[in-house]
Amino acid sequence: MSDLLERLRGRGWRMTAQRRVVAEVLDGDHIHLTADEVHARAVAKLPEISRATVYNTLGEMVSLGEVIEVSTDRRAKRYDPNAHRPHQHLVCARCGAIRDVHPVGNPLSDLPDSERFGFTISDVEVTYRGTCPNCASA
Amino acid sequence: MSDLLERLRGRGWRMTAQRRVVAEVLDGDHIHLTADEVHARAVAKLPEISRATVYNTLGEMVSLGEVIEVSTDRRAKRYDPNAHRPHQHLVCARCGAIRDVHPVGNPLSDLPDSERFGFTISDVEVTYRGTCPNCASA
DNA sequence: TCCTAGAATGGACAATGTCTAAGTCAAGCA
DNA sequence: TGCTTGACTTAGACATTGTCCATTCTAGGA
Repeated sequence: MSDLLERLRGRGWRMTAQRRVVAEVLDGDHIHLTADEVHARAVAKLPEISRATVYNTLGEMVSLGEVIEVSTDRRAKRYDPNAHRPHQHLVCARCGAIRDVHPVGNPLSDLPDSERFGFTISDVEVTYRGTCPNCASA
Repeated sequence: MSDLLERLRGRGWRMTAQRRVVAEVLDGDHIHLTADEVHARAVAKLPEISRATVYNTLGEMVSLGEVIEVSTDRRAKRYDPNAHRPHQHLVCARCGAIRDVHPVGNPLSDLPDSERFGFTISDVEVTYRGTCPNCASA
């Protein structure tokens, strides 16, 4: 059974066929689908699901903190169900492949007070870019 | 005289009124305009400049490495003329204000080999998010 | 079983960015 | 200085991604 689905159910989320399908599509590791990809896969399981519902559902899962929005490329947002282990992303500049990675240390400590301009910092996002082994050997 | 303009001229870039205006608009510190904002400001100086030209020109400046594309929010790309001093960005989650910041150390060294999945990493982008002093006191 | 608040639908709309065909011009050269 | 030419610019159509809204439907409780 889907972890994500379990977690959502546990929050008293009203369960519908559409929401179940979206949650199922998003479950797993190293999953980083765009809204459109989610929609395409959802349609395969439930042909009459609408685009608006997919957007709404993704938006709600993000609000609930069960899914993270990622913008690794400059096009569509991607949705990452791995919201409960802090991680960063490693992106292949050629093929767009994305991996979850776990850097050591706390990137926040690298920013001296003098460089904070009085901001209260709540979050740090790190994106590593490079070439994946596949593309490098091609 | 504009630094950016000087650098572009030095590369034998064919100079036109439109390109000059785009370069002028982009010059300065902590500048992070969207393509649309660049266009709006360019139109103020040269009313007949077209959107396509602004996009083309920005794209070329990015290719030449004289301007950096930044995606701090999930909407439009922003253009940062400060391409020659490595820096990261600090973004206010409420008002969207952006500051250039200079963390100490090299974020690359925080990613162990075991977390690199065979990638050759060429670049690291860090975005700090928080609340700016203005928004915090409001 | 019936009600009702909340969810889903689909289609219009908005924002951002890309492409193309035709016209225009900067810069080198005679 | 005045051609020539290839690069640049233009306007607008088009593409992609995302949002909104009025209507219809339905899950889950009474």
